[in-house]
Amino acid sequence: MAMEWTEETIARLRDLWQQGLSTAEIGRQLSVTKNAVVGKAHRLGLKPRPSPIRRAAKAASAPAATTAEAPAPTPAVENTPATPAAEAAAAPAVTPAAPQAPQKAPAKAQATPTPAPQPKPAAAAETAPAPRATRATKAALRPVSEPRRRSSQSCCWPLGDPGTPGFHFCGATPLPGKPYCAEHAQLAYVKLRDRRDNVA
DNA sequence: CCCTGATTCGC
DNA sequence: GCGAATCAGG
Repeated sequence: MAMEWTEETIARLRDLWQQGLSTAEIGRQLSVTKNAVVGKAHRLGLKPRPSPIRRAAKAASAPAATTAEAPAPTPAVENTPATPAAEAAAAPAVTPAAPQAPQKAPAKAQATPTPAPQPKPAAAAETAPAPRATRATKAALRPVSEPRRRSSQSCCWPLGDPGTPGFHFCGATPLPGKPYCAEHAQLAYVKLRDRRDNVA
């Protein structure tokens, strides 16, 4: 079954994407593969993010070599070096915790009330053998400002198990620029390196 | 080898 | 429309 990209799901995708999380990261939190994330992101039209590669131009030689072609005099050589959310974005000081069972699970309790004040969240967080997320610890980005793209008019924090009849979204009024309400935003933006397969 | 995202193509 | 497979760069 193809992933059901609901408005809420898309809102989450957009939010996390905009936060600068990697596709794999978003995928984990959304319980999809990075491919799904990047694929959907493309179709959604978002995706102005730093690309590590530039994929060789396919040899699809235009059958009809229209003379009125090549309007681009090759201004910039390649990718834009000025990507604000590039490196820093690789590991936001706060990463949305996987919204597993906010009500059931007592959360991680590590939730920091203050969003991203510390440049070095790592160090002490190296207790448990993190399955992954190595580089994810280094950077500490800036507090994302400029809230644009209204998410939805309702908090899209998932409650219950996705796919089950009881599953629903919070529905409360979200914070400006966020897909979650104030309460769930606190749960969502937990410190770092937590979550993974907590969604189960 | 790990990571990253991009594109292609069968479904 | 979806996403695995594949590609490509760091």
